[in-house]
Amino acid sequence: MSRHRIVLAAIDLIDAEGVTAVTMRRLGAALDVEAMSLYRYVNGREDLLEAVVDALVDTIEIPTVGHLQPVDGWQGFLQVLAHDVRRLAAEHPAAFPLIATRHPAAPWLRPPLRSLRVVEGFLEGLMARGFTDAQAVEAYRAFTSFLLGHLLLEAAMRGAEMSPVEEPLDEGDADLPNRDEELSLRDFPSVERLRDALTEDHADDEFEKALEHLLVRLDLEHAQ
Amino acid sequence: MSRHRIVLAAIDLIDAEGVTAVTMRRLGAALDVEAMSLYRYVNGREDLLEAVVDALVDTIEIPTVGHLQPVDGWQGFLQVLAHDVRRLAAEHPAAFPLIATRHPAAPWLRPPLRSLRVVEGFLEGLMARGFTDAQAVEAYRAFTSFLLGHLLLEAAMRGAEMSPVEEPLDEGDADLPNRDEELSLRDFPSVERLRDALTEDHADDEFEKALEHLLVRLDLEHAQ
DNA sequence: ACCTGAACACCGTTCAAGT
DNA sequence: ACCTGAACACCGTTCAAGT
Repeated sequence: MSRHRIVLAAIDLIDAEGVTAVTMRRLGAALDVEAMSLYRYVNGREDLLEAVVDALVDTIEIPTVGHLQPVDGWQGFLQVLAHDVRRLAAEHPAAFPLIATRHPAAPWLRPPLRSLRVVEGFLEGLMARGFTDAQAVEAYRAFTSFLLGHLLLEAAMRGAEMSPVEEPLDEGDADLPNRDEELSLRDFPSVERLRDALTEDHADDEFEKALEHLLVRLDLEHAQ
Repeated sequence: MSRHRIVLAAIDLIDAEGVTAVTMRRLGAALDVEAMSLYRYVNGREDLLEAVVDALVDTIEIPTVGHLQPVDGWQGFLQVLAHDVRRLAAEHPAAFPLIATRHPAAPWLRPPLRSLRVVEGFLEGLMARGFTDAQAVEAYRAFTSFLLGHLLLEAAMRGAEMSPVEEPLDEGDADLPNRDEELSLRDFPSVERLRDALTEDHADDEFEKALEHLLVRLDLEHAQ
């Protein structure tokens, strides 16, 4: 038994059944131990969830010269990093709200880049590629907001909550409106007319396009 | 007693002590009633939280000609709407994570604009100001991602969780690093050097700048 | 050193019973 | 029609006791 094993089991439980399934008792059972044993390694449930967030954020890799062409510059650096954070969100959609909403340990850590290692790598990566201090800090702010908005929305749409795993699936496809929803839709003609367009999943395009645009925006401030 | 009264009391409780303080028993006590009485008006705790989210989103006002100069156009429409959603986040920082992370009832509702009324108003507002169907839908996607990223980050930084209201405030200012944090900061020289810049609160500027830039981006797609 | 049984306070929820 | 007492299953957490 170890703190690390407990955290890994908690992540598995979150991935499989959502955050609400992580109780000390169920987690103990998953590790073939009583709930009280966990308190040797973890300062209660809140501390455990904090450790889960830290472990997940620790899987973010800061792009190195190995991942990049020299010609890519800071744009390539941010592109690769953005996609790695998106990978994290895609691998753990049910855990991402935790990463997004637990309030950071220090005011200079902004979700989802909420570890000193990652922030340090971010700032150094940009400054090594020509950013001033102020530009790097501004880029950090803009980059975290961008990631949070897009990735949390993707996770939420994916039904990340997953709390009611045992939702009593009534007849019919859940994405098809039942009679009640159809009735209310009728009062909102634009939504009704654009329903299909609104329902289409453009997560990939959206992410790429918004990232592209963020880079343009940062370039304007970088050049001046 | 009424469903509405219960929802209002729940919002007060969230604002004062965070979402975790909203238990059926405590909410009942706040209304001078036993917890079981609430089940007459609410289908359990999850349904209650859903109603809280709906009530808060319902306070979003779709800008009308009364709020706007005719010269403002769609940019003014989105500016006013963005600030009204930001007002909501500022008034209920502890509730905003709920708005942000609870998964929407329909796939065409994206947080934080997660009501048919608001989406209808959004789409009609843009189309009345010259957007095509496709442009309005794309704007909806980009606008919601923008709002979510910026407002959730603001709420999180404000210590929105607030779960441990009874945190055992040890000596010293919580924003000043204690000895442990100082020690670990030493291993991250760029963060240490830029600590003050990273800690500064630029939420207003950030929001305005990112909004401005979003409008520029939408203008490019609108014009073409 | 590590795990557990028993206990406590609190929780969501149901339902028969009160008024 | 509306509220409640009692009950059940489950929860986080503590601590003395086991091995």
